[in-house]
Amino acid sequence: MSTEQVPGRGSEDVTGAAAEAPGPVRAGRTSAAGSALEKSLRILEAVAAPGGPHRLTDVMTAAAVPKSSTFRILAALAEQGFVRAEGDGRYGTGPRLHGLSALVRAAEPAGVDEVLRELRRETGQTVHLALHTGETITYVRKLEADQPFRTASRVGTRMPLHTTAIGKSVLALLPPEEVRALVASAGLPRRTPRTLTTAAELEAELAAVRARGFAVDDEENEPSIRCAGVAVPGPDGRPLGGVSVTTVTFLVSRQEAEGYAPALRAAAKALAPLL
Amino acid sequence: MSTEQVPGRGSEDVTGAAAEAPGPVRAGRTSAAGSALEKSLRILEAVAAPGGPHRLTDVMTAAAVPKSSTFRILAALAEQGFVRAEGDGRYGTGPRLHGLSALVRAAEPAGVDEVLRELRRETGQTVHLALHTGETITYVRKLEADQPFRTASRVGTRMPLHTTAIGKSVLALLPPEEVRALVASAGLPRRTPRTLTTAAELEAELAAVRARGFAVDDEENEPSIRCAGVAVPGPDGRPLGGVSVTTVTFLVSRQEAEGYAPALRAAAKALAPLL
DNA sequence: CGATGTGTTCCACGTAGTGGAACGAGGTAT
DNA sequence: ATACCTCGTTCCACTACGTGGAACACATCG
Repeated sequence: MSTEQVPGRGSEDVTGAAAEAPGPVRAGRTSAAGSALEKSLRILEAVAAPGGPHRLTDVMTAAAVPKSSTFRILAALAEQGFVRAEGDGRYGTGPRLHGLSALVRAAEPAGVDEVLRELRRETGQTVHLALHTGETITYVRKLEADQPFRTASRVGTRMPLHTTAIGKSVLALLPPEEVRALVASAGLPRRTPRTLTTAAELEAELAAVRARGFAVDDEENEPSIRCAGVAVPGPDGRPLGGVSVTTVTFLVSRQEAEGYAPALRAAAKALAPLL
Repeated sequence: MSTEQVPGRGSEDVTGAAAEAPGPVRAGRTSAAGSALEKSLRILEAVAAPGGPHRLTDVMTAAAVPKSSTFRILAALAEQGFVRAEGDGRYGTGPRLHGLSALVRAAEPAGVDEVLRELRRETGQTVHLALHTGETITYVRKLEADQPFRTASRVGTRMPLHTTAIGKSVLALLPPEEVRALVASAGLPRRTPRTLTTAAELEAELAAVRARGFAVDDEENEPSIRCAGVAVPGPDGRPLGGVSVTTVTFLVSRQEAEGYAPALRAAAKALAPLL
């Protein structure tokens, strides 16, 4: 292993697109994970990832793209103005990406923050809105609780589906075969001692979620953090994402957290037509 | 010409990437305008453009990409979750794009709004921040004046370089050869009776801009709208974008508008290390 | 009911992207 | 100083991938 190439699986990176098959591409992939576009987009996301300008190697591991390809694509993206090549070998977000971001922001449905503010008012807790993005959810909005308790989450970061309240509420609305496919490709990596790591546990949990109409993450994603979440369905019934209330275990009991369910359901219902 | 293909030049679309040569690609292009990535990115921008979900044809014209290619790329982007294919043939921004946008937003330097707010406080007028994005500038931030006078501009929209105060202040900092190249490829389309439409006029104007250190758009972009703008240079001296103060002609004289120059220069100077 | 528009599918062609390997610079431990 | 990393960058032969013109199906309109 002289010249390092793309690593099999990147340590404990949340982003990890974890290729399941080690060898060359299996024949009939559901959606071959290797077109130029897909690589470029993953790289774009990796560049925009939290934590300042990133080095080539980091981008390459995060995006799971071979080094030379990463380099070439980064150069192309830089030429297009979507990433900025700093003097040293680091890359940051480019002006055209900021422009696109502004564009997207402007296109975002109004009234969303309204609903989230109301939810925070009712609960007094930190409130999250996340979207379902493939094998992960992506936090797109966060309203901090009045209490100065830091919650580590940041807007823009991605989290697994099976460890978060929003993720589980999303999974609960997905057809079982799709859940199985997701589990097969992303696995059920452990994040805390309480993370559900077997398909059986997860299935039982999802049934429970469906039964009571909301999901609870009881220190399954982050120690000392307990969340309650409800999915937001799109017009076709498929879950687009979800809202959640985040609490610290030593301040809010599980019962109290579950008490937020009505407010969460109301928020999700209000958000459905907006998303 | 039965089945319509990509149009030579798209009416009066601001986006227009206007291919100069009508025939097949000229041999030695400075930076060939046709890689898969570039097309995809243009399409992505077109989809995110203001005005709800767009139809395939609109996207294809805005991005200047052949119809079948547009369709294929849109399908790919949709599969990746970057665009959402509505039931009918329309396409909107997808969840993963919103996630990316949130990511970019989070990565955006803090303190920018601070500076812009101060500029608005000093001038009492609508304030814009735009980034230089190729043949256009893209508004990324806008602070409305206290006065309830609607200015049509929207965050995310693009404007020509030669008709706007920010655009001209950017051009003034660009090497002359680059200005000539931009003029050659984008032209100098007229937007109002006062728009500068000849290379000679523009060059003289840019010299004046350089002399006095700020640019003025005197109803050259929009009737009844007068702006003053200053470029924000990057670490290498190249202009990244600019700030401007927007006024209505019947309330603010040209002299008054020019009086905002010191505040604008201060804002630009403060923004330079942040962008 | 033809005419014009749309979104979608097909396919032969060749360009444009691919990724393994080698290179050289900078850094850090030996 | 020397050996050994790891990083960013360049090169190149192979072929997969994207290409865009044309044909198709379905609307809407006059």
